[in-house]
Amino acid sequence: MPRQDQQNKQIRDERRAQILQAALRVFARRGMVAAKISDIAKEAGLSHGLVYHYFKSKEEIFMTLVQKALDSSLNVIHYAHERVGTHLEKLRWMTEQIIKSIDNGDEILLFLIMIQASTSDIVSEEVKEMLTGEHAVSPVMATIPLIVEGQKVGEIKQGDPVQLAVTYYAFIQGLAINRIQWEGCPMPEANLIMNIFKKTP
Amino acid sequence: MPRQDQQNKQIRDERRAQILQAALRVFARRGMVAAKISDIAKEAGLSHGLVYHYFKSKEEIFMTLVQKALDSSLNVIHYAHERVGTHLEKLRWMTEQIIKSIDNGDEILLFLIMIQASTSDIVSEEVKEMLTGEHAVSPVMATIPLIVEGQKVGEIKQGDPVQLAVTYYAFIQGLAINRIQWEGCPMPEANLIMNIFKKTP
DNA sequence: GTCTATAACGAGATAGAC
DNA sequence: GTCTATCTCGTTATAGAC
Repeated sequence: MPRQDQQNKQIRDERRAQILQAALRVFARRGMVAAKISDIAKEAGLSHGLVYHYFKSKEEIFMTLVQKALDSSLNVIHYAHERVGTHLEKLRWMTEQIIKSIDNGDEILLFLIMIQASTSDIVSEEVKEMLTGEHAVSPVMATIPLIVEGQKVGEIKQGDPVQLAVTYYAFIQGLAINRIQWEGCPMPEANLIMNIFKKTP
Repeated sequence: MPRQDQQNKQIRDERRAQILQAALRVFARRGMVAAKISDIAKEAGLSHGLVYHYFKSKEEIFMTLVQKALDSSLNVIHYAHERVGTHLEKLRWMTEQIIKSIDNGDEILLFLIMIQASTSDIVSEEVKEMLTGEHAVSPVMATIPLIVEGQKVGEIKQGDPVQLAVTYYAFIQGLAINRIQWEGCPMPEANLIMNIFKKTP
């Protein structure tokens, strides 16, 4: 690969990342429809037209971000599975990671993107497919094995594991929403959330 | 008041309610910006132009709904205060009511409106004022006295009451989101949520 | 009170210059 | 690779007929 091409590739990768970063901020706070390409361009510090050089459409940018958000949430579950310790400890570690990501920086915006994508009617069929399609894997589904295993060995209280997982993610998403509504609101300890899984005497 | 005028007033009240009901459905699922006046008109079964006969703008419709959502959430807290029983029982009753309203009908859509209004940048200053203005009362704030009283008499675990309230509403909002994402998802018992307030031995 | 027709405007997407 | 100018279309909001 000629030297010039490598430099070009680097520029292209940079610009793409730059646009995605800007789009994340704009989409998360304004929503897919209200977000204007010119908003994204301005946030990224480049021209309106250039955005279309790197992405086919606004929809494509949004889809890319939804994919990123989904990957990110599945990743932390994956790492939790691989940790050493009890199932409850794995879940606690995962919860701590999630709270951290809600608590600082732009990572929380990925939650908002996910919530928008999964509660809104306006998303394209492709996005819906990613979230609820035939071979789509949702965070809830990916977490269930961990819960079931924990129940088998008696670390986690009995009951429908699906309901436990749903409740857990309801909590997580609610925290992200709350954090946006009230920046600097006090975040609960991971332990408080873990009470969901513990036996009540 | 002449007979004719009374009939007219009734028609006007009906139409207004009809439009608001339709707007609630459309706004909740598409968002304030993506929702088209023609969508609302179609859902309400009347013409595009008539909507503007009853409301000055799309913004005004949205604002009216935000106010309704806010009133509704404060009302249930108010009733909880007035009930007989321990503070924990009041909170449990309130939680049951909220879960019921999330679980069926269009009431859940009011939660979505509130969440949209409070997480989005696109809402007008007037709406922001309603939610976070000088003499605005948020559900979190309205619930804190109940928690503080419960802590005084030892029914509720110690700790920052603001944090407890935030956590509680995070949970509630998360449940509403979850319910939209997955219609028919299993809803947790009110008791599960009450664990937030209970002392952990 | 209700409708249809239309004015006015803004935003997504493209073309083509540099 | 980057920008500005422009095309095009859909939507809000209004005007005026019934």
